[in-house]
Amino acid sequence: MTDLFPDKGHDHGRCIDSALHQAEIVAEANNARFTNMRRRVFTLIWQSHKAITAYELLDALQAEGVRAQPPTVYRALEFLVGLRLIHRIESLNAYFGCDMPDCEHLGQYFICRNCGRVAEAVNEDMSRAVRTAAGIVGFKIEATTIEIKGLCHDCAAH
Amino acid sequence: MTDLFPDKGHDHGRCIDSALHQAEIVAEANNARFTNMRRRVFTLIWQSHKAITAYELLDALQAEGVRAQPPTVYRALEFLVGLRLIHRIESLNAYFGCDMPDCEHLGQYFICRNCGRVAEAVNEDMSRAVRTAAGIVGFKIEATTIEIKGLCHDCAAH
DNA sequence: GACGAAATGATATAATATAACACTTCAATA
DNA sequence: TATTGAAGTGTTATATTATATCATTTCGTC
Ligand SMILES: [Zn+2]
Ligand SMILES: [Zn+2]
Ligand SMILES: [Zn+2]
Ligand SMILES: [Zn+2]
Repeated sequence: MTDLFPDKGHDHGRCIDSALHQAEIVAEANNARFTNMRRRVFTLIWQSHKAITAYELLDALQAEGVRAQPPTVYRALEFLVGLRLIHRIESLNAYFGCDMPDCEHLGQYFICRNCGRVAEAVNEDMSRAVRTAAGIVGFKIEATTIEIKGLCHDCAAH
Repeated sequence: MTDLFPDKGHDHGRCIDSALHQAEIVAEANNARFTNMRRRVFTLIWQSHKAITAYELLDALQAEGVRAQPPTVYRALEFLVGLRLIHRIESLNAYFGCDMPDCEHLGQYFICRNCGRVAEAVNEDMSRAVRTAAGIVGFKIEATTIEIKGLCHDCAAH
């Protein structure tokens, strides 16, 4: 069993640093401006491995003393989702940081209802099954949402 | 190629009748009351194979002369979702009628962005891939959302 | 430094969803 | 059949999520 979710005692500072570093690269590659506001929102999202809502981000910004309004947050989110630096969990109306923004991947998200963490899987069997099922019924796929809710290994153990 | 989506010229009255009939049976089996309001909402949802939002339902009810408020609609929706007579599309905040409420199935929805129709697939490969992926990472699944957006066969042809 | 495009600020409002309490309906049963 | 208690619905208010619009600022290019 390999746990998708990061170890309890892991050095999360490294997660954040790495995510910021990768984000810079992706933005650069896309000729997109990784502005201050966008970086702030991105960093807030990466404060944990949980999904966070737009208004939680707004509160966090305001707590930092930034005078932000909803559109500011939603714009940053739109930008970050566009570059696939973050993903949106439709069933939670919330966002979390992608830890492999460079690799093209079909999003498959495991969401723990207990600890709130979200982990992303890249599973070729699942991707293939979706493509095959679509092929059989002549459906032209444009986007796929796969959200799996339950208990992560840690939380299931307790 | 077998099209998941109903034929353009199909007799939709039969879809509605059949859905109502099955709903009666499911409600009965669950000792649940398929009240007038619930039947009305259910019937409205089944007016088409598209997904419909809570407020569209509310408007439709009001157009029928029913003095309904949001809670009324949301309660009916909660009831119907609970019995799996309808499903919610998270990425659309909308609902559509299940055409096999009797069989236990993992929801896998194909959503056409052009015609708006939703069709449900029951694909064992997909289900198995999800279960396997979860098993590998020690995740205990409680609910799964699979929403595939794109163009249905008919719409892709034009 | 002037210019135009992109980003952000600011205000208002739309769209989606639920809380709380009053009233009604309905089936069980005393 | 009258009582009663749970389930369902009505009603009002409000919470949560998201976007439209226009003004202002920032920033790279010329
Ligand atoms: Zn971490
Ligand atoms: Zn957990
Ligand atoms: Zn039909
Ligand atoms: Zn279509």
